[in-house]
Amino acid sequence: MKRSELFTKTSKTAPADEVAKNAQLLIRAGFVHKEMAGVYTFLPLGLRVLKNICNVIREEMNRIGGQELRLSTLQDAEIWKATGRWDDEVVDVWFKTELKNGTKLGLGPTHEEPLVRAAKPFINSYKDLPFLAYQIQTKFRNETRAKSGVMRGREFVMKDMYSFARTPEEHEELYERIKQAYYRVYERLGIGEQTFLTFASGGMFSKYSHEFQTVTEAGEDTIYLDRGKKIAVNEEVNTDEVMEQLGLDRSKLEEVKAAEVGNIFSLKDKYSKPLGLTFVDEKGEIDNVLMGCYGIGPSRLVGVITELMADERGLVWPENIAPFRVYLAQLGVEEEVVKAADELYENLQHQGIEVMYDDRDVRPGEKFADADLMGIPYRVVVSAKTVAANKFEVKRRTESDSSMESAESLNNLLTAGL
RNA sequence: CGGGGUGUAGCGCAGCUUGGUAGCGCGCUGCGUUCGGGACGCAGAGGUCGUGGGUUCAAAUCCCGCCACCCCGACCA
Repeated sequence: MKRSELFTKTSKTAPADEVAKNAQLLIRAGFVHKEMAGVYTFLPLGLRVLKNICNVIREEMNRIGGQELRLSTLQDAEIWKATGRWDDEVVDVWFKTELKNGTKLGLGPTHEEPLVRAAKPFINSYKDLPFLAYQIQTKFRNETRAKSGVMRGREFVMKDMYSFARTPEEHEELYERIKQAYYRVYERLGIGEQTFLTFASGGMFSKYSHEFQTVTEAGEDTIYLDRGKKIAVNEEVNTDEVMEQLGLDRSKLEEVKAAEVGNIFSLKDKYSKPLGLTFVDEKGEIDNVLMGCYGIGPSRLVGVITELMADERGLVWPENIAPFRVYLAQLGVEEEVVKAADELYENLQHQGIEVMYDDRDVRPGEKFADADLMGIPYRVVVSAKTVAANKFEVKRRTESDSSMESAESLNNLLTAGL
């Protein structure tokens, strides 16, 4: 895309009411716009990142057999009453509304109930199980206090997967398969090194759960980490019982701040039973389906990755999720420079490399500053100097030195890993 | 939800104490000079001073209510 056609702009200053680094940088770079507290609009650049994150997650969920669907946002109170979760005393984050005729509705904060009801007509026999279903959808939670920029909103994007199994053993197998897929997701998103499986409270779902926690000062949770074993314990379940169960030595644990980037739960028959999701087994007997639920917040990940990677010059995106792979800066408006830059832009695009082509007639410093602020992995400069040398100047976002590359070496560099 | 703070141009801020009809920087428009790390000059455009009420000859400024936003805490299925 040509920079001159992008409708958003960058800014040297961040809004005074944003304290969180992720929101400040994402707003300055034109990736998001704050609509109200805890509610952010994803602008073109931010949406590209969000979509890239979603696609990584989608690929990993599909790889393990997940079937993508889309449940409704508007929720019927009746099925939630059946599980006891319509009551504001039980689930206090509901946004509730109603139809013109007075029928009560809610905006989905999670989706166990509707999925169970939607699956019920199709699940009769043990032959219909197991299966995994997931969606990537906007969730609504009426948090009493939104904070930390896009990391804790009232409206956010969530990937929620649900597993349906016949036996505890089968459930465990699915649970483990999904856990491994989660590891691959974080690895591909570039935060694998800092992300740890964490033993945590099960909240309203179960006694315990597993979280995936990314170590960052911007995180809202405190976890106790055993780096050697690569596991951690959330402070909310930092008990002797848990220590023993996990074989951890409290004196060897490191206390760190972390952001929850995933949470997986074993639900057993907690929702299948009240909603009547049963199947007939091989012996002809009726059993409850055993469920699990598995969440990842893509919009929160945008914030977490920002917090983790950004430096003093701005955003830094891992190559897998950057809005563009290359920031092409054309320096000067001489005919041969424009021609060389236009040609490179066309060539890169033909190879499927996404390019932000800064074709504006502005000073070099502004282009460099924008390339850095936006966090694009590679900056390629075309100027009178590079044209004269018949080369291109390349610099990685994370490095300070640039190099002169021939058309061929540039091509090899940029297509590596694609 | 408890405590604290802040609302003035798209963004960052000053003005408020001591009432007299709004200003600076960035950004934006035009012209010119510049051109490898957010240039400079000249000329411009842009504001219901969050909102409603009150006091006053006169309110951005003083008083009261409300709303929004931020921070700390509680909460976080």
